[in-house]
Amino acid sequence: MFPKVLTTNNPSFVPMALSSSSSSLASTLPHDFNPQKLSFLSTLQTCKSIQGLKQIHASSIKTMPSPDTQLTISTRLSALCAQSLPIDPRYALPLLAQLRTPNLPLYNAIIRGLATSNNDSIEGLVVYKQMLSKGIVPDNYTIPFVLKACAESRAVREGEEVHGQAIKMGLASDVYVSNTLMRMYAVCDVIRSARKVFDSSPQRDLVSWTTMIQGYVKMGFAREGVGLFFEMCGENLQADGMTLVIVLSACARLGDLRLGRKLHRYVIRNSNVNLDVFVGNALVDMYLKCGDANFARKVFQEMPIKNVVSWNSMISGLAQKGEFKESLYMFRKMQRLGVKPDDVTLVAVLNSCANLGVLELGKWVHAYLDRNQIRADGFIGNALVDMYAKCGSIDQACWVFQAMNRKDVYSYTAMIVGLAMHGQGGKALDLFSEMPKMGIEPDEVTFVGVLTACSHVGLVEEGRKYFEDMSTIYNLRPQLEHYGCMVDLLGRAGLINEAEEFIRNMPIEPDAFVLGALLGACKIHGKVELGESVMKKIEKIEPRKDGAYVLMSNIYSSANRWRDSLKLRKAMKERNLEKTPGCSSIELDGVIHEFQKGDKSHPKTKEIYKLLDGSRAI
DNA sequence: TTAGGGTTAG
Repeated sequence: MFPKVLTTNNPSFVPMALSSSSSSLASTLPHDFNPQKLSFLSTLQTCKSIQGLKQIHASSIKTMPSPDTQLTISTRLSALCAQSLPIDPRYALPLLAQLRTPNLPLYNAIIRGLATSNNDSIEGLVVYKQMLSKGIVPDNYTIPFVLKACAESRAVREGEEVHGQAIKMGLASDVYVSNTLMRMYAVCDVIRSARKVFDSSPQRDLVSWTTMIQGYVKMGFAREGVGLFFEMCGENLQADGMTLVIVLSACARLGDLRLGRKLHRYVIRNSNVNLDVFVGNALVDMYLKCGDANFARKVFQEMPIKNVVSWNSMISGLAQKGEFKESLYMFRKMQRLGVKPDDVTLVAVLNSCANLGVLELGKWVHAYLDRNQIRADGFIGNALVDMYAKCGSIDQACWVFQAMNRKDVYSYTAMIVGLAMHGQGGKALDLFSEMPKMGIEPDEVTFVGVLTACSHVGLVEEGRKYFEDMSTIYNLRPQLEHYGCMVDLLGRAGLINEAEEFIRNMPIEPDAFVLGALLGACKIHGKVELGESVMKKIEKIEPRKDGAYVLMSNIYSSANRWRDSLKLRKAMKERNLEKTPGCSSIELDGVIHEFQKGDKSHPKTKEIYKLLDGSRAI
């Protein structure tokens, strides 16, 4: 049942001190230390540091090899180890092998040390198993440590076994045990079991409620988490900052501003909640996700202490709201104040750069990564690929993508969509065919890229097949975007009737984008009457869709129906439907300047022209 | 010697 990763006689666990020469350690021994004297044991008793004891231990192995003396030393050492938590299991484990009598505190200390280590948590279970095999009975300290090890290593089956043992030993009613049980189940995504433990706990404290609430929120049941919070309030239990951070994050997920304001009032009124940097960050994040960027700014400005997460919440929150310029402005401010950005900051900044087309700042982030020896991998690598692709540097995007060690579905998708947008459909499809070999499953967005690639290259049959494969092979339900891509694919290829038929057979109502794709096909192939009927449908669904009016007016003018074209433009004006102007932005001296098509009003226009060498129109 | 916290891409 328990994985055999570690054994106490594993040579890798021989303590450093034991393999070192005793002469090099002699200088740090107590000055009156003489292992040959009878006072040796009393020296040992008065030695308070593990380091000193380790040295005595190492020295005594050579000078006093008597088993009894060794045992005395080991016992004393183990007691000290158990007192200084967490301990290095690599040193403490061999001691266990030397002890004649079982030592529960030392086992507890070792299991805790392993459970809290990043890579060795599963070994905590192995040591626990060894402990049981030696007939040592765990106590109310052991079980939480073992359960923590289970949670960290996602070992739910082992956790269930420990649960059973805790019940048998009468430890399951201990509030620490039940709380760690809940956490173990919640971390392992077994929310029902967590709830069962919660419901059956004879004693529930704030940690019990908070753990259960967090379990719900992490599993995506934010509403249930919030519900439990109010249930807790109903039992007259006062929440603290930790609880509020979790409930605020649930509220952010729900995007419920009313609830968010209610929670903010709770924070202000409740003396139990300390408005520290954690609660402040959670409030900023909540306000942004609930759509009140101004209040988020206010909370942010009033925070007496901010950390990098506070800045990240603002920068990424604004970017998620589509306020990319504001997001970059925040980043500039953060830099001016000398706050060091982290991965999260840079991902958000790259995202804003990608959406604004600000290549220069994007390049700066890339150079920053190089300067700080941060590998462009994972989240950062994906954001960099996306930024380069969206800013028109598809070759740079490919270069970053190729250099990445850890590629996932997001990396492939960013690259496929980028290539498709740049008219390199063939390369995009080649990359898609590479995904199964790399063991990476495509998702819905990958297929948007794949279908766009087919559409741009005119691969009708391939496009049809990929569309079919979505549901038959990959178990993905096509969304409106995919239907839009298919209509575009068929329409561009001149298969207008089939495109119409395709729309008629859609299992979901077509939106303005799907119909817009058909309208685009009418423009390419000069289908005026069909265009008119499609336009009528679009007007019904989205009466203010300016792009469709412009397209229809162009269909008229292409067919030399100038009067109709002008009539439509006039109707647009009457309805106050101005065509959304083309827009570009440029960074100059660290400031993002946005220009609309034909706009020469910006005071920096002349400078920009000079910068662009007059070769590109703004 | 024991349990619960925020920000991350198409």
